[in-house]
Amino acid sequence: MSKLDDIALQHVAKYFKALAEPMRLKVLNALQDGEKNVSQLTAISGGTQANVSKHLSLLDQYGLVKRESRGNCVFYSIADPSVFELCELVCGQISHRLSAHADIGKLLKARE
Amino acid sequence: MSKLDDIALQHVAKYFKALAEPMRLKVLNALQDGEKNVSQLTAISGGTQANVSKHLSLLDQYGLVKRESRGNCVFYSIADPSVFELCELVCGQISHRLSAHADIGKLLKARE
DNA sequence: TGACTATATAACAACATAGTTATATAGTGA
DNA sequence: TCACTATATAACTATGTTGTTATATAGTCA
Repeated sequence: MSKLDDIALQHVAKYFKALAEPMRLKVLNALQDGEKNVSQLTAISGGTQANVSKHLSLLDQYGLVKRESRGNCVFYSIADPSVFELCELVCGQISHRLSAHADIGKLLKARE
Repeated sequence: MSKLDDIALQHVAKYFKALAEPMRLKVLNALQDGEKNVSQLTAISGGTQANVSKHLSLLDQYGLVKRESRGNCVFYSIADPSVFELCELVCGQISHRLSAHADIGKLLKARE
């Protein structure tokens, strides 16, 4: 059991790790209202094409997005919308934690 | 808006990052049935005392566990049980993704 | 106080990751 | 085929992270 559980934990940890990057979250967020190609995602995210492409590749590898070539472009879309439930849960926890302290503004500034 | 959103994304990413470690997930899992002190968590997780202590410190810093010194020991407990909802959601997505492929066993072996 | 137990931390090595620039690959249309 | 656009990848740097060992800190009990 412990061996299998370790493997399961590794999978779960990897999944969380895929979500543990602001740029990737931004990309996923941009995909929330439908598929977009790499150029669009590059523009929206403000990153470089190479970097966005790398993140998309990782998200695809972890099964978070779907990839579809059409003509000259590659369109990405959310593979499983329940990923946004995760984000909402986390946002809820964070805002709860922040409001537990008195001054949200200060904490937002003291990010990191 | 984009500036604030970036800060929010950083917070969310940090939260996910706290969960993106097998050892930390193991510790959280061990706390699911109640508080435990560092020695107990060290024994359960199979890690070294120093390493477990460091992970606990990080989990505490991110607000995932609560810390309480009692006598000679320090007891940790889950700060917000909804963290397990996150894990269950992720487990569901992973098992769904695994079963999408035919051979779960192979994928489990080809972890990483 | 002194010996003991429990926890935290510092310093370090090994490794992973994000982002950059430059380049490769592949589709399109003349 | 050639020029062009879109995407992916390689090589690299800088930075962050994990785990280790050794040590510091603090509580307990004789």
